[in-house]
Amino acid sequence: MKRLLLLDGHSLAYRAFFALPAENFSTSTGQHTNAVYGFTSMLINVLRDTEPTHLGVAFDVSRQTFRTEEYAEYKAGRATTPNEFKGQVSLVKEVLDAMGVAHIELDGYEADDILATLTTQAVDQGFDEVLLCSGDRDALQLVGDKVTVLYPVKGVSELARMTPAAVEEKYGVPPERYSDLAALVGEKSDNLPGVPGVGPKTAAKWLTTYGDLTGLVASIDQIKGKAGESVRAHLDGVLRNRRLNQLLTDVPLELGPDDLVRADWNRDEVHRVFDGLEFKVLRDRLFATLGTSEPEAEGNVDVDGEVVAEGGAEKALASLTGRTGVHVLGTWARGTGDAAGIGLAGDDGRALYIDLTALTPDDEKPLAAWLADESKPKAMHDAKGPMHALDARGLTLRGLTSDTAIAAYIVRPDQRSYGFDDLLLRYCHIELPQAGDAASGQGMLDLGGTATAETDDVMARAAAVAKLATALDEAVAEVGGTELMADLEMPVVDVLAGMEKAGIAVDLDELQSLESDYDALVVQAQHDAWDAIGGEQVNLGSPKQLQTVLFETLGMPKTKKTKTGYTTDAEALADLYEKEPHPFLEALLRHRDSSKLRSTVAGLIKSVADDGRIHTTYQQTIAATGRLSSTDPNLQNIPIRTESGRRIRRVFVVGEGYECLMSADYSQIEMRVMAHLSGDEGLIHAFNEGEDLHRFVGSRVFGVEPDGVTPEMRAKVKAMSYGLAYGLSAFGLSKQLRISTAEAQRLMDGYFERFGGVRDYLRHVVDDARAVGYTETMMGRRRYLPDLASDNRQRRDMAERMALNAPIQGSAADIMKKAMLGVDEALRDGEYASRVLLQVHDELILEIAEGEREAVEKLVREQMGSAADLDVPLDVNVGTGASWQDAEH
DNA sequence: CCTGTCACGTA
DNA sequence: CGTACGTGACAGGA
Repeated sequence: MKRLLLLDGHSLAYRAFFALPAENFSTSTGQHTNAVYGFTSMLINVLRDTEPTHLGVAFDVSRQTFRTEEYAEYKAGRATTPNEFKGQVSLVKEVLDAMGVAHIELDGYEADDILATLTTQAVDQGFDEVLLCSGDRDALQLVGDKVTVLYPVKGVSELARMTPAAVEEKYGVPPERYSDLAALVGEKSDNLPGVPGVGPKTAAKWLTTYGDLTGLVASIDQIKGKAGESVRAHLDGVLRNRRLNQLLTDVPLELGPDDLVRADWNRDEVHRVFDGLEFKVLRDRLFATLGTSEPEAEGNVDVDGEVVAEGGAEKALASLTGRTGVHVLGTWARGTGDAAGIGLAGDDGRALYIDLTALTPDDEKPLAAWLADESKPKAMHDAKGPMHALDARGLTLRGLTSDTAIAAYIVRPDQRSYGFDDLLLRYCHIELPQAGDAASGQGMLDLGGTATAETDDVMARAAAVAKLATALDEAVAEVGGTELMADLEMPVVDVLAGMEKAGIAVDLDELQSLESDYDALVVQAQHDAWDAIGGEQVNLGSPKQLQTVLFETLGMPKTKKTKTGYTTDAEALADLYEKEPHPFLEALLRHRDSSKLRSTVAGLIKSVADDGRIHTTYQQTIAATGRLSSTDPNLQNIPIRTESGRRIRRVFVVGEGYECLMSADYSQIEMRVMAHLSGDEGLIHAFNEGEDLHRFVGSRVFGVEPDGVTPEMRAKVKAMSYGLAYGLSAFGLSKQLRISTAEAQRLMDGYFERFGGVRDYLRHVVDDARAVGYTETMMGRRRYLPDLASDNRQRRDMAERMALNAPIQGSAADIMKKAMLGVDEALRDGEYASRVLLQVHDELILEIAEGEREAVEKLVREQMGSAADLDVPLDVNVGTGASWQDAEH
């Protein structure tokens, strides 16, 4: 039995480089190893799964090949190889040398040509099987009875087995026609454009009809329709693509397939190389795969699982040691859920599974007590949802010292997604056993056999979350986030869970009547718009159709360009209306307004729960600055600016059994943060005197008495003050205020002259961020901004604006979170029935119980006002009323 | 059905 | 050529 495994080293390492974040894979000396790690991990897996007798890895040498000679644009436009990747290829080769794996490269040829040549030779020489592992789809043309391509589908852990049947199923053509298909469709990454308007489906249909590309060319005049015209116009390109995507099978190699027989590997060399790369777990996995009799002690991830029998909970819980990893089996959404089981794992690898659907009182009592015991430290991943599920079973969870999603967010707040399996691989270099396969090998969590069962999976996850939490504790400490985590983010989880569970009451009848009101306005506006253009029934919601009407039918002047044409946004339409007050524009703007409000209302109606309340979900790990976000529905963007929009706020009402809603919002919190951080004496003075900020700033900038500041002056200054916190330029200010750039520049100069502290602060904050690589909020929340060093000006400018804004927006977010904790705690301490329902960045909405209004107002003012110690006061406005709208005054 | 784009609501 | 979000509609590819 001869089985040859061939890998495209460059493409696989490159994939690994992007699949694994560089910052989590580097040695103590700073050498990045993510590409080496990912490639080696992939190699070990594929060796384990395929057990080849012969093995080789091909590399590209340079970009100069016969393909670039024929077509200079071949692979042009590719981003330059990142510096962090360069150098890792030679490390990959060191790994291969240590493992005794041959690697092959030849100037002027791509790795895939080498693979193609070896594959052809191996088949000719009677090999039983050839396996090609490549991230380049061109390799699919080689697939045959004895040749299978292993194509990485996502990340570094999953390979698709592309047999002839699989190729045909995916692309609709057999492997020998794949290159014809690719020539028609094009290959973006190689800069080979295909036929416009022709996708894989059309191409496959043609190739089936005409046999192959040659047949297609012979009958090319018979192809009907637009696609036919298109392919005739682009035939030269197609034929060129076909010449270029043909892999060479006659590369003059020094080694043949038989020379690739697996050689002995050098244990000492593996130790030396892997030591240098600081690969511990991977080394264990390698030794396990290569069949060593020497399993190394480190990286032991055995889990000893036990499904707790009836009546055994108390004793089992008592046996848990250290911080317990918790994983809940169940479902959750919109402030509620359902939990079926719970996995608990101590730090000694002992894990328990407790079925929650059939708990006897004898088990439930100790479990509930243990879960609620603050002194039993616990770790979970994304705990808020599971907490709802437990809550639905009457179980309260306390003592959470780590939520691994939040920990990862503190370490890198820009990621937006913190999947458990990814974090586990990144921070612990551990993989969970997948359903269906028993765990095996080092670096895999191993429950000793029945890894397919759901209970085992839950226990494995509980054990994994405990390990992950420990690894992340360290990572959090490295970014100085330990306190932020313990004192702010973790306690906030509880508060948010409470808010989500409570929800906010709405007047459903009123919502429905609003919907029909807005619907009538939409219909009327649509009618007026259609009338205004002679009855043509254009879809007013389609930017594309609007462009036709505005710029062709009506011949209006072109607006600002977008990627796909010209903008039809409200600002541009208003501009057009000034130049040309066409009734269509007026009706269109009305239609926009009304349909937006209608869909907002429709969304709210859909999300009213059975209890007559809307339960939003707060996301704590999304906004890179530290803010919360709200989804399903988003209650942080309910209209307020227009009267018709404010009607929507009237449907958010006080619930039964409560007296009123209370709104408490910070006044100008970001400006106050800026005053504090900059230490600017003028701004600090203004806030301390309790003056109208914009009037005060206006009087200084324009050199008049505060009473002499006109509304126009005040509006300009207000726009500028807020703009500064976002990195506004004179150009941007001029556009917003509809003044000349020169006048905008004079305004800004005047501002900075009077408020030099602000200017100095804004300058320093960017410089400092560039020097250390991150910005920091008042409570130590970091945001890393590598693009500050980018040589791309657009990216660098963007990063600079983020650096300007992140400490201001982020500090305000910190303060609000602190205030929420204070308010929540004070409400509990005072045993009030009133509760916090919503947070809208600088505003809290509370539901006030009968007779508690005055006391709660006092407590809210105290807690919000003292959430941070600034050089300026934190002013809080409080209002109450029967609806959100009424409370805001 | 999924994905990208546009548009627009909030702080 | 002003930050941070989420949602809905359309359009184009399947």
